[in-house]
Amino acid sequence: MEATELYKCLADPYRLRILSLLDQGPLCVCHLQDLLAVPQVKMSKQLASMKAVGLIHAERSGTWMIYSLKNPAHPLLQHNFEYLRTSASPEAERLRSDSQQRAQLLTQIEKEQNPCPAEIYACTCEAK
Amino acid sequence: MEATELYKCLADPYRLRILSLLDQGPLCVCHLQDLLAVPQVKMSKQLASMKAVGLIHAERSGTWMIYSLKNPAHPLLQHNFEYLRTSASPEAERLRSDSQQRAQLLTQIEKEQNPCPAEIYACTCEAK
DNA sequence: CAATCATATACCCTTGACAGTATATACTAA
DNA sequence: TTAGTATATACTGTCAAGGGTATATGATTG
Repeated sequence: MEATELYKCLADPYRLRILSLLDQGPLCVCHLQDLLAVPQVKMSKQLASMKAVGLIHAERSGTWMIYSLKNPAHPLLQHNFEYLRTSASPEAERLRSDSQQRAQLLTQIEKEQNPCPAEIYACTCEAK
Repeated sequence: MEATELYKCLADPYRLRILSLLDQGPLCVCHLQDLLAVPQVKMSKQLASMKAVGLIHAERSGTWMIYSLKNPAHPLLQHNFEYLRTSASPEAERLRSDSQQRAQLLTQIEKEQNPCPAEIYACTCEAK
């Protein structure tokens, strides 16, 4: 993929946050929805657009879709996250805060043996 | 400036090329026009948009406007150029080719003591 | 002053990105 | 099969980005 396409993805705050989250590990759509607090249709479309340019990858698991960065991740993307993680900008702060929320989510999921914890997030998922 | 704004600038091939050229030194509008082969109005508008977000800086010199990267350059921008300079992508190739053309232009200017060499480029500039 | 040059801006138009609503699809469970 | 759940897509409307043409501005020269 071309650098220009990658920059277009990074140029939207939501896509930047999504990519940053996926850079730390796969997530299903409903978790991304909750972490970023966006409606389902918006999340689905953002993900579709990034999948279309080959930046991310989707895998079905039952009724859930698990999204992850395409492997290997684009080096230019890695380069940018390396910088953003150490940056003091408000945007970088938010990426770090997203990252913390993601960690909390993962421990909750593990604790509850529940792939989609309705109790913690507003999402209406139910245990499989 | 926010990272998002920077990425928006990078997300257009022409702006990317402009920034890459300016990263190597200041240039006047007519030289940029010729190096990228774009009409004057387009170049002027692209430059205005990047000036509006504080990425670049303009300085008048007679009838010419000399554009340069704002000093100090945004570290995120530097990071990206560092990567792009070593990348093998078609876009990176073009940045390198732009860079060579710029070098040729500069030696010509020096040789001819002419700040805007009409002979080499299609531009209608005249010697001051 | 008038003429010319380099550059910027105003205006109009087209295109594409994005949001929201509704509906479709793919899967699971009863 | 029917119902329900997670996700995707179709459709529509709005808005901003970008291109082109014409014109304005600011500086220089004669």
